[in-house]
Amino acid sequence: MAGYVSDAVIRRLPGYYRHLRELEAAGVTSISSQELGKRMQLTPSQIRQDINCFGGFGRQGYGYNVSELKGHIGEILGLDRLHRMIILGAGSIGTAVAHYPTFSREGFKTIAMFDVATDKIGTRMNDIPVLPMEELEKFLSENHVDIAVLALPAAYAQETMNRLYEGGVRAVWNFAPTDLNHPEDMIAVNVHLSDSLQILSYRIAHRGE
Amino acid sequence: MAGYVSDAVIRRLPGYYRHLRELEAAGVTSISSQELGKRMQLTPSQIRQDINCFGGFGRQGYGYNVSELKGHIGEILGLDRLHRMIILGAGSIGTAVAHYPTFSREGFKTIAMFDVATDKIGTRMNDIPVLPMEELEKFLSENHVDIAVLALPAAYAQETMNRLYEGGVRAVWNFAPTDLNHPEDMIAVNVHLSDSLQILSYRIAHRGE
DNA sequence: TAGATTGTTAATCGATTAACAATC
DNA sequence: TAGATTGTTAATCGATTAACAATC
Repeated sequence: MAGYVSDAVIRRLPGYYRHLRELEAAGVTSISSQELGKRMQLTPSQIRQDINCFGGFGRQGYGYNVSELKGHIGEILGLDRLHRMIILGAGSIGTAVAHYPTFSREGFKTIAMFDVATDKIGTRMNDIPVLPMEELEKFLSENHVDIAVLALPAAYAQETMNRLYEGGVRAVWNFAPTDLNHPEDMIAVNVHLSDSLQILSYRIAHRGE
Repeated sequence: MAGYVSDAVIRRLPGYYRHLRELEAAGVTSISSQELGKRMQLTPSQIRQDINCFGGFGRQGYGYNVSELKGHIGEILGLDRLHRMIILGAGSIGTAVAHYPTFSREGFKTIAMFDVATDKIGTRMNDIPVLPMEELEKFLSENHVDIAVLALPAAYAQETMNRLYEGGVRAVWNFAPTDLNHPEDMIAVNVHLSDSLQILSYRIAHRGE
């Protein structure tokens, strides 16, 4: 059904999912590309094109069933399966990820955190055990991990990524403010907070140009 | 010098800045679009096009002076000025932003946090005072604020954004997992953490397609 | 049935890449 | 000077928008 799907489309999928969830919660049962477009600031055309990358989920003359479309997009995003996560670094970013409320609802379960700070090791954060960083390899050999969250200083990020790869982890969510070099078969998605703030700064500096 | 600059270019600027900073720290003084392209996974052509949106910062036969180009891009991003920030919400996300190490280096200074939790009000986080949310209007009338960071539950985000707008704030960095409706002259940049994680999930689900 | 709205093809627009003269 | 590399114009590629027949 789905042939090549462009990056541009993939980046919009979570937005669709979010708006459909809000609509569902608001009791809306069906929506047209017209209405959804107004809500999401996209053209109706683009919405129909995007959705039809994955199949004809709509009905002529009616629009899209909100719950049904949300279900389809959730599956496309892989939210119907459980993702076992570990967090590398129990600093403020790692802690924020550990406490983030909606991840578990979407199938992301954090099973351990790792840190080098002796005062954190042995404690629990949001019921997640904090283990010593040196036990990473042992842990990976005994537990299947789908996603590793890199929440440590940039200086340690690359080295830790390498250890994760060696241990069999093939997906990384990176909060360290640096671009990682990774093998072809390792998936990495970056959250560069500084980049995002700098874009805001750019828009302030160039306001109304 | 700079006419219309596309969104695609703007989103790449922080990456240039980051790589140039790393190169500068590594003692590299000059770099060609060829080398920088290899490092950043962009074509040399694209790099030259991007940079020339803002002016001819290079020299034929030589390349670009690393420090000089970093300086130019820093100015373009508005990092040469001070941005006074406040953080709305002293939960784990707000705390992470308050502790983020590199913001101050880039001219972002958090002057206050706001929360409704009585056990947090009156304390300090990374030397930043936590004030009661109800004092927001008073604070805004007495202090100039360039950027407000929304780090509170989605349910309160829109209402708080409206209060900020009323108080004269014109730029918002939004961590709440919802899209805000904002007036034309309000700048909003979103950090949708769930969206980012869902994109990772998509790539895992569709690995090797 | 008539009206509404999709799915899909065609047209347009914009971003990326290629090419090359200018010049350090 | 010869070699390297930029700045910039032209060509290509891909994404968005428009249009409309199909159909609920």
